Amino acid sequence: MVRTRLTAQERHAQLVDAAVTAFAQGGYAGTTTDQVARIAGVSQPYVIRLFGSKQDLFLATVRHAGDRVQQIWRDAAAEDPTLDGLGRAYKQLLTERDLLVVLLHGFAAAADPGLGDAVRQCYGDQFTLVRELTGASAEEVRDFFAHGMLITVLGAMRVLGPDAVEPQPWVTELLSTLPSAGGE
Amino acid sequence: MVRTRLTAQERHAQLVDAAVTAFAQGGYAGTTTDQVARIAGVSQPYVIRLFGSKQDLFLATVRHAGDRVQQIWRDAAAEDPTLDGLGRAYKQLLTERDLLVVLLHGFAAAADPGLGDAVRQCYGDQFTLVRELTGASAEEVRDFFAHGMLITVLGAMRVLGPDAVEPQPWVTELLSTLPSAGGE
DNA sequence: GGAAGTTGTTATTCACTGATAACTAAGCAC
DNA sequence: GTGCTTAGTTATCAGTGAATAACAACTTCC
Repeated sequence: MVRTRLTAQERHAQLVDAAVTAFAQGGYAGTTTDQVARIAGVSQPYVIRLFGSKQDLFLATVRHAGDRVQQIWRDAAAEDPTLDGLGRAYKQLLTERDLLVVLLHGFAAAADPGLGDAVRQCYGDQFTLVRELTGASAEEVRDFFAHGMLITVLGAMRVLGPDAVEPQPWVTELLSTLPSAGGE
Repeated sequence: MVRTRLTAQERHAQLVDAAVTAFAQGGYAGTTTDQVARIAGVSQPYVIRLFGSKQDLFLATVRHAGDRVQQIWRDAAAEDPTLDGLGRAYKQLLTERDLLVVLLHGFAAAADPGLGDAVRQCYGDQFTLVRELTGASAEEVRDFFAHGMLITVLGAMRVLGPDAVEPQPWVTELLSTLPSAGGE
């Protein structure tokens, strides 16, 4: 018979994945720990036991998403350490749109005292990493992050990425300027 | 004696202002109708009676913020109908940071079926208006909105605008490339 | 000055949600 | 196989929050 139990570590990782999906949809306050538990096929109290609190679960989720983006950039930089190279890698991340959107929800929730510091540090780490990897100027990196934020928000609005809604005229016009941004 | 009651219209407007403040802090799901009511000095059930539901209140709030941004741009375009002109006006909007942040919370909440369409239309209207006012190319307008989104998110993260937190090194470096973005 | 419409309130409900406690069962050591 | 540790459950609670209902008080109009 197949193993029915996971180690706490495996379950931890699985729950963070489930949390990415859930929080990307509803944001921090708009998502229940029970929704996360159901996705992972586990009871709600167990989620709390493993992470301590909903806030800790969310923080772990945001950190996971941030780490993953950094990893993507490091990999991309190994082949092409330019902003263009990292930018292409970032756009491909739209296929895992939830990862980006969960970060956005973290930024949006930064007014919460318990989340703000962690979220700001996450973004700061990204900024610093991109500067290190590419050696680009502050202006160039600013433009890079500005476009990244636009892509992320468009993803959150269901205008880009998987399960995007029927595009309005302004969307097609805007997307025509974003080569390779199409999700499908 | 001073007038103690307001007309429904006046109260409506006052509540939308209160809702901008409240929703900018906690987002859609993270803000209670009671918080909005308290800011306006009114009872919670009355808020529901005037707006029908929390969702309708939020939609009215997002629309108000969107209208105000459009108005700012129209005014700016009357003097300088270029992207630079509108951009300066937008950055000055950081003094009313809540207005921008509430829009961001709307975008982030677009996955909610009851909010998505309205929110996407709000952003589409902004896009269309800027194209009309400036006659700029799609690429230029894309860059304009990308930077606007970065400013907005930095405001939401309490890195820009009023009551910004003590800046980290990466923040000062990033802000040095955003002239006149300082809130004070 | 009283009837009518409008602006508001208090009381209450009902569903939901994060968290705790107490218990159960699987796996592993020996 | 027995006992300990670890992975998980069900039951439950206390607080919250949107929404409804019923009522109160100000304004206005004649």
